[in-house]
Amino acid sequence: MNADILNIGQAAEASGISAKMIRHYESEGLVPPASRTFSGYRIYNHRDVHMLRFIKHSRDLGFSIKQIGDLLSLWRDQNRPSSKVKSLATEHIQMLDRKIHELSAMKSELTRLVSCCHGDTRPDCPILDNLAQDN
Amino acid sequence: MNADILNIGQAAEASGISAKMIRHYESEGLVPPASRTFSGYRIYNHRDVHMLRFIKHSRDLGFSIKQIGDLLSLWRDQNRPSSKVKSLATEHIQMLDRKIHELSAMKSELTRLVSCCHGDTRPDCPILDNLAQDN
DNA sequence: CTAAAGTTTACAATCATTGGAAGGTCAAGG
DNA sequence: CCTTGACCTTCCAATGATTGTAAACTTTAG
Repeated sequence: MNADILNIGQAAEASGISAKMIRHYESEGLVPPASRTFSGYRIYNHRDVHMLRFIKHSRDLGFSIKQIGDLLSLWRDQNRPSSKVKSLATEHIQMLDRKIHELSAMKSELTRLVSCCHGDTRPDCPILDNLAQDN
Repeated sequence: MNADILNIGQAAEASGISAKMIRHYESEGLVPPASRTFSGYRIYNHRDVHMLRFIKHSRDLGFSIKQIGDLLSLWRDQNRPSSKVKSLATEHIQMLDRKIHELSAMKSELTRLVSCCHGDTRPDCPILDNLAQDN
């Protein structure tokens, strides 16, 4: 009926965030407490869903809950300096970069080891030898 | 004195794994229960430390505790086929690869957004606009 | 009226690691 | 002998994001 009055399941569907997580974000204070029906069901409107989608998109970019809290504040603040948003995002890029480099280092060492291993029925294995190495 | 009888702090120092984690690994069954002094202190020998270093090196390559359990079993099994080690490692490489691609996708989208943002005192911000976008 | 599906809360599990508290032990030095 | 500090012991809790479960209630459709 009224497309602007949703329960938590519909809000979850519309935002891409599970009902479970919507409740969790509320309990953590990331989103304000939803209003309730007489019987206690949470209800959401178009604006709420819009905020949830903002959160979803931010999560998809790897921002932490705390960072998303900051992003939401900036989003709401009509007088924000865009420099604050930019520096927050830049910091996050650096964190992503650190992680990418960590994982890439693991991958390349492991790839090297794997390429040395025959991978047959015999027990000799350069991978295990390397792991067991005292270096 | 006897360099082959270490308490947990010395074993931690020698292996690079914190005392806290050594106890944790023992309680999880990753490493067998350490023998104890009369007063209850855990004691470790050269072989134990060697195993701990194996674990440390495996963790540094990003293997999960469960995977390390499997690697330890293979390490101990003199009749292992090296193919088992290789496939375990290969699976892990694929997982690393997935994560790297995920993070890289985040990074490149975010980098694009950041490059669009003036980052000055004005509130206009393509980063927030994108996050708030309904797409 | 009833059954199914959705909602509520609260608590637990995941994964690896760290922190803290409360108490026991060991070595060095006065 | 006694104290001090540095170690060790166990147990419980927190981190971060998410999922699962259980018991009880509400809504919806037949």
